[in-house]
Amino acid sequence: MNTRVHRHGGSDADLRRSSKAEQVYAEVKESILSGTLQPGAAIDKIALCERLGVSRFPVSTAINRLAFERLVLIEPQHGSFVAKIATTDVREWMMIRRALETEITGELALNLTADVRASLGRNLRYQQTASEAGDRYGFYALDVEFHRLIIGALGFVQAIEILESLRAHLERLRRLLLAPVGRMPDAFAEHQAIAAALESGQRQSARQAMRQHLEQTTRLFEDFARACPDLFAA
Amino acid sequence: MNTRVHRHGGSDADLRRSSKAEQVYAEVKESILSGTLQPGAAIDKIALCERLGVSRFPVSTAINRLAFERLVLIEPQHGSFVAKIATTDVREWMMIRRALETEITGELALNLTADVRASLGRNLRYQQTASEAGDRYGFYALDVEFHRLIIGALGFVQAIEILESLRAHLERLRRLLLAPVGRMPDAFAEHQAIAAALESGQRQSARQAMRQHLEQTTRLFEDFARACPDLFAA
DNA sequence: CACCTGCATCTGACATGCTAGTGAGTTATT
DNA sequence: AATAACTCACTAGCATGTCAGATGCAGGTG
Repeated sequence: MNTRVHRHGGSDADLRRSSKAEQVYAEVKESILSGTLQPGAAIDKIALCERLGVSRFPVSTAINRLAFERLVLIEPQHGSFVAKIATTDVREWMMIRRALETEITGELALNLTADVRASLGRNLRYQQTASEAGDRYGFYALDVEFHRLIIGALGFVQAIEILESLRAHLERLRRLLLAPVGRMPDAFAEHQAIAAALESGQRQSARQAMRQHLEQTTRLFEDFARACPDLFAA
Repeated sequence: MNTRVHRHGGSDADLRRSSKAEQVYAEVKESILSGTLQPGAAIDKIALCERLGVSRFPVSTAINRLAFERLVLIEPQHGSFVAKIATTDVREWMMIRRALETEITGELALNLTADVRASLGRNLRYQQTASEAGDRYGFYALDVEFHRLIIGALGFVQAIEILESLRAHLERLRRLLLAPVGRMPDAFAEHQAIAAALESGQRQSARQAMRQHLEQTTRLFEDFARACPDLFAA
């Protein structure tokens, strides 16, 4: 079931267009990501049915989909549970992200359009403002957008999907643990380096710039993971 | 829903363990991959139900899962169709594969165990035999195993899943178009170079070796795609 | 003659009752 | 008292019935 993307915001019409299964999916996913449903918690399908006013069918469909994304674990004939996070998972998520974003950045260096260039420039200016103002949340949003601009520039739909799925996992981790630490100046500098490498049109240096940035981020997340071992599986 | 892997072959017990939805999933997937169900073909769910002796529920579940993997396209209230292949998809599949396998190979160069080393060596010896004997299918199987050995060595479960999903798509393409061309000697040489780079323990050269190999393969697949444009979507 | 509308008939989405397997609490036995 | 077997409540999987939306064709209209 492909997500029907409606770019014109979430009106009532959208809600009616999107299937109930998708609404349940979005609802539960948000609960997991926000930490309302903690890792390991059992998911009471029947309660969900009543709360959302739907039957078990769309709920099952949604839970299946979340299981596919590894956000929930289904134990047949026993129950469905919010997936625990394994410390090794964090390493793997960042490895995959590093691999894909590095490769895409390299490709983009060879195919940089004026549009993308302008968007990146604008985004970086805002980043500078946010960084100087100490606006963590604003900067975080811009950070996410910066990466999205790069990975979306070449229209790689499946890669985007994979990366968004990874971002969901990492987002959950981030929200579970703590607000982002003040790495803004460093992150900003690294983003600038990436943009500069992209402008240079050199594949290799673009890859390297993205790689270095993501290796820093990897360390950050691994520190996160070490900071709060309760939530993790063996 | 995670695939329950039973390594001890497909006995009756396995069939009973695996859900009906999974059986349908496997059946339909094989039909798509083998080309029995051509790209764009409509999937008659009811006929499937009758042929496999199950109700519509497991069929829907299975089709949903295949839609998630982009092997089928569900048009709500209209029908389910075998996904067509877009020429841009091929580029993207290989881009993702290149990204992941390159990164993993680099990591593996830093953590090569004696076990993996031995397996790779054994596999390469068989490759030589197959290559010299001109055994295309044997060589192809060894080729697949060679890559699986590398990507499986570090236990990155999600990366494996992504790559296996990609391999399914590429496999479909390969089977739809033609038997593998005789690139065996070249492929064998490239495989040897990868193994040698892994032995050297140098991340950078391991990455480079895998990258060069996959860039060759990319060209091969793109030639495939050009060879038979009928099956492709706009 | 082109176009628009209404109907027949597909299809997927959804609701609901039923089946079977699991695990935990309880009881019986040693 | 400790352990083993048993019962029961609960869950996911499955079957079947129902509903609404989409398509295609026929016939009517401008």
